[in-house]
Amino acid sequence: MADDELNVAAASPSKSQRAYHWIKERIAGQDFTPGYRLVLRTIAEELGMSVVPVREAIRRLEAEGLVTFQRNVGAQVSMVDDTRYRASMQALSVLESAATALAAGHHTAEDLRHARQTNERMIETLSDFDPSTFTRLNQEFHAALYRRCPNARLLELVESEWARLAHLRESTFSFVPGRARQSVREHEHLLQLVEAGAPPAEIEKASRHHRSATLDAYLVHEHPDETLGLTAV
Amino acid sequence: MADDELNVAAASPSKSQRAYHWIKERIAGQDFTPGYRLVLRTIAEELGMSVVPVREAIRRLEAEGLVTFQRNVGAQVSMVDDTRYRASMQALSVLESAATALAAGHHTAEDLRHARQTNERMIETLSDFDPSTFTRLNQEFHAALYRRCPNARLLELVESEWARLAHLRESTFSFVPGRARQSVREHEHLLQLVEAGAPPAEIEKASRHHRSATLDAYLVHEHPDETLGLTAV
DNA sequence: GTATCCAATATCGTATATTATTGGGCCGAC
DNA sequence: GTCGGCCCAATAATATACGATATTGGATAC
Repeated sequence: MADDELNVAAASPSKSQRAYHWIKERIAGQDFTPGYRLVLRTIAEELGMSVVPVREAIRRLEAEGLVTFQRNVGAQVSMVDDTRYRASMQALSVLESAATALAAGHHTAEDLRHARQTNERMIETLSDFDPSTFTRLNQEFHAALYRRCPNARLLELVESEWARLAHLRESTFSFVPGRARQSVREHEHLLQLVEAGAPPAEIEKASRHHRSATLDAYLVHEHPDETLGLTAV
Repeated sequence: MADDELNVAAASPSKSQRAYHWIKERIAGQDFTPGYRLVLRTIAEELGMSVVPVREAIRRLEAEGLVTFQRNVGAQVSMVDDTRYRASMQALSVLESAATALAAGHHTAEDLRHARQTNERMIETLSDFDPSTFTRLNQEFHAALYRRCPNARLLELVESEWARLAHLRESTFSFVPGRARQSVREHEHLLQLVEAGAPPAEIEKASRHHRSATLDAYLVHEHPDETLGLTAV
């Protein structure tokens, strides 16, 4: 996504790209929920283009895992069962924790201020229970911490994994109201580590622990060795 | 890749998929080196199909990062500068180390035997200096250790990252002959940890250390905090 | 000799048309 | 009444065609 903007600047994005972003938005915005069938001609007509660019867009989304293709049948928004969801969360944990650890030392004062402010807004949101806003702020908080990671590839992977989980966002926190309160406390801890200039290893450990706790909060792990923690217990 | 086979069984893969695999093979096999320009019509003619399926294949490869598209100009095999190479290696380190750690306890005796045998064949190869074979065996050794990772998503990401680095394989070890000898020693150590049923955290640490040492061997790091090690120093 | 502009060409981007495949409904046989 | 095969509608997969855009090489002016 960042690529596109860099490559072609503002020079009229191709139809294929417009279709890509349009569909992606729709998936992220829960208009197209998992299992929704993406009919090429329908989408093409809606966007006022032919099916070819739409096919390309869907192919790209397929490669990113948001869409599943079935030969001669069509495309649909990827179904996500419990196993896949956990797998993606674990992958995100591994990737984002590493990115956050590597970002340490590259943050500006503004970054940290923004992170803190975001977390404080999350605390405010706790009373009027609004999962949607809370989730958005949560994503923003995490992004503030990993964004300065100097490894561009890791950043790409983290963003991609977030997108993969995007169409499940709503459900992430709505199940466990009590968990939200603990989550912001963990954010506070993580933020303090970063501010204090803690060693990357420690930051990574804390980040993984946070993710692990989040997932554990509403999923029973039948295989304890598959825990998100890895190095973090 | 594994998906395809599962989905459509042996039912005549689509032209688009044939093109995808064909191009990917060519890139992995160094027929198409970084910077090589992929002309749609040329490839289409060579494969006896029209340009549309080829476009789709290239789009998919673009999403995977093997190919770079430039609007109204065309596609070329991705150029990889030093920064990107290091970034990918670091991402691979993070992903594969996690996968390997999670695979612990899921290995069969056969898996470990195969890994050991592969490493022994690497030792034999040390005398007759053959980077190509050595690299292939190296990849096989690592695959044997992470393959049983129960997290399918992590596996996908690891494989994808390997593919991304595939067209640079030859260069990976050819620069530092002396490094190869140390590499097999580290393999031995890693293998012993796995066999002894060491805790995942320890395996992950060792795996990262191995990657870190490999990269350090021939790259000068201007930013020490970007080291591959993270938790492993 | 070098820089700039323009035209020719190669190649892409998209639309339209054609073919192939699938899935469901209908009908007949048992 | 149910099972199995056949036919048709919907849709994807591919081919072809045309318009749009960037790159090039050469000619001209300085």
